[in-house]
Amino acid sequence: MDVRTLNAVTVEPVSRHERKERTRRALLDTALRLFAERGFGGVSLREVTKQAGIVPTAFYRHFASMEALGVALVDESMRTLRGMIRSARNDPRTSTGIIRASVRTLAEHVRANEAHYWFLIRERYGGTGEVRQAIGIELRLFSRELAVDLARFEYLREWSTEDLNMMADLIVTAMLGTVLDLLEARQGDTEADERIIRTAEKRLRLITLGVPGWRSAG
Amino acid sequence: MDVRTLNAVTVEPVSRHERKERTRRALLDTALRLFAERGFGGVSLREVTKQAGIVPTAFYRHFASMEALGVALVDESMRTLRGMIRSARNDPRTSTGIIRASVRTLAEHVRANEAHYWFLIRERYGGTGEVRQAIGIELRLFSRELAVDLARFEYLREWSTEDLNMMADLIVTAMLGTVLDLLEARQGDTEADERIIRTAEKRLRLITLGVPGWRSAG
DNA sequence: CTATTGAGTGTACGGGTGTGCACTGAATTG
DNA sequence: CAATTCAGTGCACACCCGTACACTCAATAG
Repeated sequence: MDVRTLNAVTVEPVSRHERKERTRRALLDTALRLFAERGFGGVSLREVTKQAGIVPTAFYRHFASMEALGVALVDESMRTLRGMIRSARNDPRTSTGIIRASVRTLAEHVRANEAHYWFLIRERYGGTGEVRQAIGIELRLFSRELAVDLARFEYLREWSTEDLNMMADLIVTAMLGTVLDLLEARQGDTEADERIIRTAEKRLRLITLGVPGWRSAG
Repeated sequence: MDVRTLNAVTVEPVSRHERKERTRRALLDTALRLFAERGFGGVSLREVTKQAGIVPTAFYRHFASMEALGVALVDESMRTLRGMIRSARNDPRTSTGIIRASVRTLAEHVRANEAHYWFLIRERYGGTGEVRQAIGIELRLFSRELAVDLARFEYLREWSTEDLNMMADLIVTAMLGTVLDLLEARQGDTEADERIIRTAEKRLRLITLGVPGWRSAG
């Protein structure tokens, strides 16, 4: 296939740089879609390149290996996740209850970025190499950020860092469980979504209810 | 390799049945070990049979497919998990605090059955086919059993089934998180183990602290 | 205008994959 | 005893895998 065919949609000529970037994106998008379906380990370099519209050996013009592509997707997916938290913080619905608004925001973000979340969850637990490790590190970082957010709440003012981290980890773990529930539910089944959201809210409520009675006593 | 060589350890002759059972076990054990290392999707039928000491095509005398073998391992691993709960229930240390004793029991079981737990966690999230589905179903069942256990506690007497299930799910999710932490920590690093156990205890304490203040209000 | 660069091509290779098929030979059956 | 069963063998097949290598030819640089 020749380059003009590949980018046939484009009318005007584009720079070499731009064209390369486009192919790179095609590789990332294709790979993410396939990873979400079959997992990182179940997708071959050949298939990614085929569906992206290039020849296998051209893959190496963009990534040193599939692992490298995977790590790039981890970064991208984590950006999505952080975007979710940012949305949750700025949600005007916050007044109707932080928990309710946060869970709602999470659910919407998951539905809007299913592939990213599938990828993160799949490889966090099921992965093997650098990809899994990268997700582990990023997720720990993410949890630490959440701990900082938590520290601004009334009841949590004087909690130790260790305890805040513990609570943040618990929340992240619970939230990831909710994400998995959402992903496994048939998309468009709003009834199932509502049930999952309600359960997620309850989980968080139960956790936060314990806060006033907490005393560290490690 | 000939049968006498394969079972060279045995002195007396064994029945055909017994020999078949032995090979089946060899397949299961080999596969479990490999799955724990590289995940279900990363292990070929050929490699399992090779390491189990039989020829690839003989595999089909025991399982219809790798999927079928995987499902058999799910059953086996779930039996291990249930054994853990049974141990926790009967733990004489219970007097020193249910949480402390349960987490301790869990940690010991994980260390004694690393491969089973790796397999369950890996495939629960990372898997693709029947295996993943089987684990999902079994884990939900397991969570429901835990809910029944919970119902016997003072404060939880009059909780609705739905709320009990929610709490059980949360506990199972938190516990699976702890299992992953333990598996990822270098085996034999008792200091890391202690830290993980302490955090796990805190998580459970935080959850249970919320119980007295709970009112459903779905 | 000419020379260089580099994204994408096409072929080829050695190696691993699942499984179909005809087989062997010891344990079991009758 | 002879006949049957069946776990395990060995070969063959068609297929997919990653990647080495020499290439083309348009965009860019000088």
